[in-house]
Amino acid sequence: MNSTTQHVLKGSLSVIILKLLEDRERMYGYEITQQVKALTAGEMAITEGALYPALHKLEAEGLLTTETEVVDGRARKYYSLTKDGQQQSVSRTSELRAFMENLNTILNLKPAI
Amino acid sequence: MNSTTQHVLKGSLSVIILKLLEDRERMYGYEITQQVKALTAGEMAITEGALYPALHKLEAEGLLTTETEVVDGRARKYYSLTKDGQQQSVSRTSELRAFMENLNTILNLKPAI
DNA sequence: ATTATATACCTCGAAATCTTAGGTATATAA
DNA sequence: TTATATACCTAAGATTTCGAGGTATATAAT
Repeated sequence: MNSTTQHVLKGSLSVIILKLLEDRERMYGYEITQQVKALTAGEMAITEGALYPALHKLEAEGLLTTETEVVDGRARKYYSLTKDGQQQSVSRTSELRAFMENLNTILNLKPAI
Repeated sequence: MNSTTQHVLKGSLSVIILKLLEDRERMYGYEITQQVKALTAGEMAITEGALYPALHKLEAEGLLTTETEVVDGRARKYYSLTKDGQQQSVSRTSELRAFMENLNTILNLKPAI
């Protein structure tokens, strides 16, 4: 275990997935883990034990669809947003943003001393 | 259930508590719930079912100490930071800030279309 | 040849956290 | 006398995440 932020805050993982797919349109699981690492300079890591169940849940909720392809002899399962998924990506992102603003209000408190 | 952000992201509740106590020095549980509502214009609500176990855990970890007083005929349990609690407040706050910056990087992605 | 690393998927048990729903009790306003 | 506000608490259940494991192929290193 290194000093990086190894955990993902509850509720934010699904938003991260939805948002990445809004940006990229089509990604597979392993790619998502690498992309998050790349975007955060290695500071954030999504574990596969969290990612795959989350992907399956989003698919079961009808927010994602999948297409499986074989590339270089290995199977890849590509995920993309459904119509519902696109809407949810927008609304959940703005909810998370609102939450973070409120959290920031608290984190920016200065002791009155 | 209204439209407010009713949930608190995992891992952030303890930081919120520590940070509030850094600001206020001495608070009791009920006061914390009211203060969070006030600071976030009612958008964030900490449920007592989450708060009290979190307070007890922080106390067990040695980050908080308590003093019980009776005010207006009702018992109040005041919490304040220990030395360890002050250090943890600083380090956990900066960790959470770093996490939020990384999260923002992802949320601010613009589709390349 | 073989071992390690990177790629790519997955599941499952344990740990942690939060929600929902209760419980107890006092003071005050309707 | 009933409701609301204050003030503490627990416990069951759901959800989420972590950690550890499993399978398999391609490639680079030894």
